Amino acid sequence: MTDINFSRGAAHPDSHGNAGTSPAPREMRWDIIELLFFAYRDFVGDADHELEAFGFGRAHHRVMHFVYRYPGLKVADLLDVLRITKQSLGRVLKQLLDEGYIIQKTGNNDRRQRLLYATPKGEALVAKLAGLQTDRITRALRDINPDGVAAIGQFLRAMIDRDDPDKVLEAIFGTGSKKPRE
Amino acid sequence: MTDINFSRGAAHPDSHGNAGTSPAPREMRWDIIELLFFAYRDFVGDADHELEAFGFGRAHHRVMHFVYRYPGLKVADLLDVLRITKQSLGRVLKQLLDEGYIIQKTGNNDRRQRLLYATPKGEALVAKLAGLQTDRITRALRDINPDGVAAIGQFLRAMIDRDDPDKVLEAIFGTGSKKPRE
DNA sequence: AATTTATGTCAGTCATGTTGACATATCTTG
DNA sequence: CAAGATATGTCAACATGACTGACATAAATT
Repeated sequence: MTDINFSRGAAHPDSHGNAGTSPAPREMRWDIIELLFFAYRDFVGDADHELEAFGFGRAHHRVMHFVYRYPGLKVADLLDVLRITKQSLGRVLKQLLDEGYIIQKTGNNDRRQRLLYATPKGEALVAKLAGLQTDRITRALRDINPDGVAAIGQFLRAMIDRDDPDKVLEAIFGTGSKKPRE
Repeated sequence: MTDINFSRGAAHPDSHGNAGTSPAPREMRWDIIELLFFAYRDFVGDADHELEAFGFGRAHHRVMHFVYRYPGLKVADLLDVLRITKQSLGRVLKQLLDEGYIIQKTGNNDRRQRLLYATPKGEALVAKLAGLQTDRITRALRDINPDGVAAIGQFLRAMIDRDDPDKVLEAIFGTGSKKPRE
């Protein structure tokens, strides 16, 4: 067994040798910063593992997820949500179309648009991955009372940038530009 | 302005056409799943933006962060925490050493070990990035009472895998196998 | 002395992001 | 209607940060 070079209390002391010109000691939320790192790592890890079996990566998951959740999403909307370039999106989207996880329909009003929909095959994949993540979330919320759960939702919402919200965010909050009213 | 193809209520209805043989409709935590996605995206986005100025990426940030926070971390520990290969770590670590953000010291007991420490330059970088993230967290927690904040911590902790915890996780929780004591 | 461990490094590959340029179909506007 | 703007797709080149596999060195352990 390797020796333990830092024990329970060995994290870097916050107030250092702050002698003289330093720009004032800040109170950092190291706890939340690190918890978010580990929590998110394990949260997406659930899906990552399963995706390997399909020969897909995280990028495919994100596309499938939002297409399933917001049927009729346009390519442009997806680009806003994922914040990647159309070339990046194009690659994974093409695979998902070719392999029958997503279908495109031409827009009714605007025939240039390609509206995206999950096929049953795609829905099954999203459901499987969301099931794993839901299991983890349900487990994590098990011993937390309704007020606590509400606080968690409020916190996560407040962590999100509200300037220039994309269509999905507008759906999650209640149609942009208004101030968040919790 | 492009037309809105899904409005506030247009998210995929959970109970589909569940006629017959489907494997039972699950209650999915779409809310938390999506909030985690957006919250984490914007949370790391703060640092990403700043890192560009240094010519560094997220990988550098993660290394710097944990080296600063847990001084004397061994290379092997870092590999456990980040869950990447030593080849991947080697690349970014080499840059951080070459550019004077991190220094190595030979282990006292075991002279094969390279114990890692942040230099003042490294500490400044970590502090800058943690400051941005702390700002966001503080803002998000502003209107949440102490019980709510406790619930958020409990939730994030419970989201993390506790089997095979690395040394940093042992420090965050209270040395493996025991239950977390808030 | 032999083996294991901790670390470093070379070489090649893959996934996913980026820019820039350009093509096509379709809608909008003067 | 002709001209321009918009939505999408695609080609090519490149960067980052993962990966595997192989191998080298120094130091500890057996």
